[in-house]
Amino acid sequence: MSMEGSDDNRWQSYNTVYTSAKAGMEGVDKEKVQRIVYEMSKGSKYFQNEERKESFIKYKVQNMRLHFSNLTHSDLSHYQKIADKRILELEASRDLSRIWLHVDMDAFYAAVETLSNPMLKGMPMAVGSMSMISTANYEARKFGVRSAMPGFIARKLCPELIFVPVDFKKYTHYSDLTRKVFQRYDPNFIAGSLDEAYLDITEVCRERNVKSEEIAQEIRVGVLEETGLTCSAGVAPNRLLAKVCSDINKPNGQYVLPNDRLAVMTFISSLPIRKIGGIGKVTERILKEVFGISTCEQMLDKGSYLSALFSQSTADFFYSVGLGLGKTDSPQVRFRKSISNERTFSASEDEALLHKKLAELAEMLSTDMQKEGLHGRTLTLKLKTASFEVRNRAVTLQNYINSSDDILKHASKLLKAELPVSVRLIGLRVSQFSGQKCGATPDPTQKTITNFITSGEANRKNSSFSDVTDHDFVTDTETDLSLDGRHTGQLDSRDPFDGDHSLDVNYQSSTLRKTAGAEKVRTSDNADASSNHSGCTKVLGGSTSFQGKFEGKNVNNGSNLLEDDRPNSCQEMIMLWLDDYKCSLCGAELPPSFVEERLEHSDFHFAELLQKEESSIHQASVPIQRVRSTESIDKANPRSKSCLTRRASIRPLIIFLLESSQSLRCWCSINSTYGRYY
DNA sequence: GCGGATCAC
DNA sequence: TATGGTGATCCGC
Repeated sequence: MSMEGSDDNRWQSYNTVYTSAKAGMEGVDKEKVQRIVYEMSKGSKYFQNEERKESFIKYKVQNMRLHFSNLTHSDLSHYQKIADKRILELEASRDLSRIWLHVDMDAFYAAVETLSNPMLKGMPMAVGSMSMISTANYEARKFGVRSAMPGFIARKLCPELIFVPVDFKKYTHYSDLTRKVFQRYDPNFIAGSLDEAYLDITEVCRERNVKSEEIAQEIRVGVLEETGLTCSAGVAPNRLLAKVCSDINKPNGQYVLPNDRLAVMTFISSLPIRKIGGIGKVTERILKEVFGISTCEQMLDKGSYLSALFSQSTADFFYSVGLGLGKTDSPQVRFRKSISNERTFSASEDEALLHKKLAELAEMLSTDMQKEGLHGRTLTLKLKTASFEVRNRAVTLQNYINSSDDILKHASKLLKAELPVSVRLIGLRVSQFSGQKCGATPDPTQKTITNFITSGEANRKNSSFSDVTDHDFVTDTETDLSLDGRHTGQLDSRDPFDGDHSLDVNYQSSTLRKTAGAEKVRTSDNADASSNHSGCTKVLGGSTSFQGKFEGKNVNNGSNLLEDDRPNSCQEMIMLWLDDYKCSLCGAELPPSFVEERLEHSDFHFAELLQKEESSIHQASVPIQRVRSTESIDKANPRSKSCLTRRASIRPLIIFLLESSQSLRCWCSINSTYGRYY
């Protein structure tokens, strides 16, 4: 398995989102698209950042694989029981009493533009700019052009491509027209973005005694008559499935999934997980590469592994996907939780210029807030550096603010602390609004059976309400407050099928930390690497010897490890980064710049070794035990001044591993804790 | 409360 | 030449 391809096939590993399946792109030569995207991108700052992110995802996958393969039979039977129980409970919550319809306009922006300029009909066209495309029509999609793709690449794919600038006023107008139609069928319909909506058509079907299929047809005809635009519809027992269904016969088509359990299970069984809202590029990769999961059905097959490696809420989400469950309630109220604006410009480190940009943003934000009468007390500054790294810096104030002066005053402080820095984007966000009491009691009538059944500890959250109705949130931006999935606010977050279930693995500590401190660490690491011409970089000096494991003998006597201050065991660990890139022990790939991640990786092997030693010494099984906190363990073992000077908190981990079980989950939770301590 | 990451459109 | 903007959520600090 070669780690790096030659220049000829490097493009294969440049994973962009542009090649994932989308309606109208079935006949596209994906390979050609990917090659061109790679050629146009390679060497750029953006590309380098993508590579950095890619390496990190690779690392995460490798790390999870390690955890995966370390699960013992006893672990697995334990987690299998948990999984079985949860799946049964979720199955019991299945609600087949509602009929949901999801409407999705076909290539909305592009269709509207064609409506106002019929000359465009039949020609490949994209709405957007050379920097970014919002929507492409179906003629353009044949060339591989699609939304979120920069225009200059799209033009390479399709030299004839016509560009039309975005015009949100126009789209909002047409969106309003469609919503008048939706209103007739469900006055409480849920408006997603400008071009999407969910309708509960249960009552209409019942009152008029017609099939959902006919209602869907009627709505689509109504939209066409009202706007001249086509749309697609999906009908299913819940919103999650309805959304999937609206994509099936796109464009200008519809698909009905009956309210029947067997039909749902059959439908879901072969469905690729990427079709599910909330499972994006990264989650798809992890599930595929770590667990071999690519269809929804496999979520249930691998239940024990999912329980072992993910948080309960995330595992629940995965199970619900496997069961074809989704939300069926109609939330009546929503409220905004934050308001923001951000602008991209040519990268600069000119302090005066940056301050000017900041002042403009503060002015705009203040205007927006005053329009809605909002006052907030948390201000977040967002920076994207010239190398595309994103930083957020926040401050929470005593008072609620919304004047541009107040915003600018505090934003300036946040910015000053980051200087000097070359940035290409500045953003400002205000949250924690006044008049929105956190912890308000939710409306009990909103509590669905699912909520009731699953409102266990892990799902309990504060809910807050405002008296803003759905439609008050329609703005003239591209994305309204979406009600789809994660965007439903806290009301829905009590539902386990909701929320952002992306990658909240238990050891999420392995995150990129690009703080000033980390930069310094990296600098010194680079210095080390440059002084080492062998092509290998040794890591984790100042840790316990790791050599024994690979020579088939124990390094330490596990039983006296606790008592031993081990002043002499601080030998350099024999772990190499082959070609300064690949772990010599497990093959995990991690570039030199990932200083902290490398250290953490080394620690993992270290702990793994201890674990193995321990299990060979103490064969007896020990009950699984949760660690309360590193602090409590520290207190329990005040004397252990180990030589692990790099981070003091690895000690509790070792103690824990020696004292208790080989429970992977416990190890994960500690790993995520100590990983942050430096 | 803060910061990073992920996701959707 | 050149890779967006807005909003939300989760998790572990």
